Amino acid sequence: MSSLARPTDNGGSAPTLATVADEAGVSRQTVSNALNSPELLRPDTLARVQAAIEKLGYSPNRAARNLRTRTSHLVGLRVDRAVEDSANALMDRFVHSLVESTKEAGYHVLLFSADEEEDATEGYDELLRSAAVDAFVVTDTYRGNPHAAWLASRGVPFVAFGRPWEEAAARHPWVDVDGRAGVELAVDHVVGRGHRRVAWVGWQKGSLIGEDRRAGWVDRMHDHGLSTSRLSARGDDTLEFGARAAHALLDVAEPDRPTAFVCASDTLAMGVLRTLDGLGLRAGRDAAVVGFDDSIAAQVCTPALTSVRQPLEEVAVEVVRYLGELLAHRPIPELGRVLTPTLSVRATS
Amino acid sequence: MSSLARPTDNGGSAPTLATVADEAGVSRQTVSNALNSPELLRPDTLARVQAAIEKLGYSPNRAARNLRTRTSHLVGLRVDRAVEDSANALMDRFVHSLVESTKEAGYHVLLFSADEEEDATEGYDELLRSAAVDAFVVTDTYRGNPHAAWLASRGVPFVAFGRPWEEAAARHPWVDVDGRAGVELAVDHVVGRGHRRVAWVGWQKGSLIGEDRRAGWVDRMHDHGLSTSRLSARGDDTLEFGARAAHALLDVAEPDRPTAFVCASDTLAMGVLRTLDGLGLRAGRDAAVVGFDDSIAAQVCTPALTSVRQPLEEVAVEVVRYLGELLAHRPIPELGRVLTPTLSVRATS
DNA sequence: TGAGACGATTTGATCGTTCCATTCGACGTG
DNA sequence: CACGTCGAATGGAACGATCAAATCGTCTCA
Repeated sequence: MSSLARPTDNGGSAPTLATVADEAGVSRQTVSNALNSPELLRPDTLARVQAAIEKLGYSPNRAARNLRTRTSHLVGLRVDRAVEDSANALMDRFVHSLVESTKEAGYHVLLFSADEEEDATEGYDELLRSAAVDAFVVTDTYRGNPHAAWLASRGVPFVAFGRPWEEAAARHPWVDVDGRAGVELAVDHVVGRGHRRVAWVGWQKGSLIGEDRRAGWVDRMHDHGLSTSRLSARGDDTLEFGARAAHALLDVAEPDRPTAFVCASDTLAMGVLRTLDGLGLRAGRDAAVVGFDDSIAAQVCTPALTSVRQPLEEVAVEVVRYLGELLAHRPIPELGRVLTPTLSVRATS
Repeated sequence: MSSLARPTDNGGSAPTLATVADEAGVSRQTVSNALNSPELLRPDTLARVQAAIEKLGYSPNRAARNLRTRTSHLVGLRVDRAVEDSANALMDRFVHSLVESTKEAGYHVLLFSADEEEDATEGYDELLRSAAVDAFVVTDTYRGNPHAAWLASRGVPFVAFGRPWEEAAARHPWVDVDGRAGVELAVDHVVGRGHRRVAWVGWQKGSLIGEDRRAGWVDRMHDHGLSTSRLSARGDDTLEFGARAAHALLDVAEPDRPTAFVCASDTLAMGVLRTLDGLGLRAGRDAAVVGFDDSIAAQVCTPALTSVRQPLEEVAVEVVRYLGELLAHRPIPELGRVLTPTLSVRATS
């Protein structure tokens, strides 16, 4: 008996294919097949190999597998500088769902960040060239999405949360929520409660997503035969602007003064609530307010804010579904999918 | 001239060490050294290699490097089932900071999740055995942290956000925020504003972190020569309990009725605010309220909530610092680090 | 009975990098 | 001039998995 260690005996460190093969009395490849193509093995062999795997607590080494198969089973997600606003909290819900969904598909989520807001390709390029991730999920499509174009031009697999507003002919898959329909829900809701003067508090014209949401307000108001004149305010997505806008909107004579506010975001709605409070008005009684995002703040503030809720869990599922198609090089019939939001009715309306 | 492709010519796919070596007229190993130990090269050679790297847009293949060096440069972070409360929003801020900090250290964050809340080792085991991550960051040390013990027993490198309350003799590094000091800040603040009857709204006795925070209230009240009798309420970390607790606390005769509420979380504070509102009382004028976490909701609600703010950015930095020491197998002098929170004073106090 | 087909398993090569040992050339020294 | 030293660069092997092709035994059928 030789006292020399056999090549499959690696003394204490993690078991490898060879270790398992030795234990089960088969070759490396057979163990590999047991994991990746079990239908190729004879039932009894398969059972023996699985027993050995179980016994040794074996898991295939990711690095080795990645190297050989040229995949990492990782999906990159860029999280930008933390701005403490409701949009961020929204991302949190989405990230959770994304992690769950990718898990089902056998993937993991890799987070990365960018120093400079300037360079759109920051981070993406490096991860891509080093083959650290198989694909990306792009979320910040709010500001015209410069990443999408760049990624697309390089043939990088990615799925966007958000429509390619800029270019209609984009060839990448995307998932989005119908913001317009959400606002329509909100308008219908407050009109249903008897409001005739329904104001809009939204973002500047530059934002296409903001224009989309606003269009829901305009259209629905007209559908109901209501005027939108002197009822629209646009500005930054801040609490301060929301407050200022409400002030300005309320500063008109009685018959034309708005009695309801539909907002492009919860942040803006919170600003409206603050102004109402300052004027001694009670949201939900003296005026209706509806936000957008259904953030935690909307749920816990007093009075609780009615808000449009995006189906982020569904969005994540759809995103991962697209990723699966993309990475399996399957043809994708429809490049985009629009999901419908719901309305969480609370005390402010 | 042979028309056969040279082994370093891989026709269109990503450049490798060999490609770069060919371009620069040196060997593979020299290119590798140019990246990992540039001081070994002669300046002119180094420059030539770097030029070739730049020209070809080369980045070392992660999988190959990971395989050879037995590291992944990934840090695992488990995100549990998304519960929509303030604690989650807190995590969001932390995750952002963590991503930034790990980036500086040359690492990335890998997110994973667990199906079952039951099995503490869910997910950790698999990632560990497959060598997918080098270390973990454990955050949910609120509920007695079962992961820490398991990870420690297996010799897995990890850093905890949260003290090892259960076992004082834990041998893993951790970073925590001094909740007790935070509550003391809050008590000092409201007492400084003239409040004598300061109530505590916190969690059940089971929570050690809750007891710690409560101790800050008890001690400080006594330091100020104030009584704590009939001023304490304990229950779940929900808005509903906060509201019920406030009701009960306010339901006593005038001289003993509390005029200020210090809470173990923003969620509870939001409950208190709701009750005050329901009773026609104005937070900040008729009663002071202080929360804990400085969540987004605290900042945007009306009236805005005074809250204890955890220095999560610093926590992340410290966590990563510990990770660095751990992964470099350097001895760690002090196993734990406690950071001091600050108080964000707003309208409710 | 021998050729061919087929199922099950094995063997050798490979992915791209880093570790290890060696080689090469230049230089100072006895 | 031979020798050892030292800095700089090179070539072979290895990490642990999968791919591709070869092998072995069994079965079918002319």
